[in-house]
Amino acid sequence: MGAAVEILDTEGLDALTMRRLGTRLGVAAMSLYRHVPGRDALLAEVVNRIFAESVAGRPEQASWPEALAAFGVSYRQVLLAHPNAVPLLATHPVDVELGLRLLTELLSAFEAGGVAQADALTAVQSVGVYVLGHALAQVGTPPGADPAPAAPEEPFYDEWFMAGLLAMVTGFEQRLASR
Amino acid sequence: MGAAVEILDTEGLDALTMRRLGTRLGVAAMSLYRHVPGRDALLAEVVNRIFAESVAGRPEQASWPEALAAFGVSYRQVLLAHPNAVPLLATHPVDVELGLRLLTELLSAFEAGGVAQADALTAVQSVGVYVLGHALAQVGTPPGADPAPAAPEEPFYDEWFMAGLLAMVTGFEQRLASR
DNA sequence: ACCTGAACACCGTTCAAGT
DNA sequence: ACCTGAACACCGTTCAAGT
Repeated sequence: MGAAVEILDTEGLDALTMRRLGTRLGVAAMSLYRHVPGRDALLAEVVNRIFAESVAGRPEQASWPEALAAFGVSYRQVLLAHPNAVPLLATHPVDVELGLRLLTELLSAFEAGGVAQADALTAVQSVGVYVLGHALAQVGTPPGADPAPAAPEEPFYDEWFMAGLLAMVTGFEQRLASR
Repeated sequence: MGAAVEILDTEGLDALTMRRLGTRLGVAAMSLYRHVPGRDALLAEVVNRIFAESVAGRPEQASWPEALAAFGVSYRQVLLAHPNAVPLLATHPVDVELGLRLLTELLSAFEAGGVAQADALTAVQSVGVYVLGHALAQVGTPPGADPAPAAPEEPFYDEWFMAGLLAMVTGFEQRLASR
């Protein structure tokens, strides 16, 4: 399954095809159907695998607003490390069970701060969809345009990202503090 | 071009194909290439057309935080009215010129409130990507699942959406008020 | 049991040919 | 000038056949 992520990162989403993955693994394309029900299931696995990177080994000693912002930042880092995967994350939702399991630590920071679990989930999910939406805006080029990434815009996106993230975290902090 | 939106809304994104659009218009698929350079250009036009609905005829007499929240709400309404278009909006960025033109009125509300244009753009774009990300989460089902929309979850998404939106607007309000 | 070639029903797009 | 049929190079997936 790592081979799928490799093709995605190096050759793009369109190249991640059953036939191509098959030849990469030295096997006929149809043999893949023994291990996975179809292409969409394969893409779903890729999505889950990449999302899992977002929460791998983060230090978790902070107030919930700090932890929430840190989650946003590290989630974004993973997305920008796999630009070709961003449209995939947008299209194939992360498995709910897996997501909750991975975010346990983060949610416990809210609990320690006396925030109700429903409110905590709302805040975390809001940051999650903001991060994904922002990554789409940064990475997304009309499919077919030449792949010159043009890094000069990077600081613009970085500043924009932090402004929106901090606005959202500040807003939740204020609203959840008033009980 | 309205025919493309029609197919998208009623039959889904996968059905919006050159050949199918051609037969819908009573013409050979290849004749479409006289009017549009290719499929991606067609999808880009669909995206712009749908995004334009988001700002059609909104009343614009309010403080910028109110106007910003109103934009988020109406943008979301349009996305939910075209669920099959949401993945498209995520993948094909709205034309920048068009977007700025459509948002002129909203941006002027910030100007009237004494907010610098760069800060205004950041706030508007942040809300925009949040709305899109949220719509993706609500509409997105693993492609291939049965299309039973299951409306019972709707209030959950509505509440989540408003909580995140208001947090963000509140956050910007607070940060931009301190000059 | 596991793998696979050929086949089916599609795609977007090109291009030479028709009116 | 405008349209189009056939063709090219692909897809995901099925299925009967091979070992």
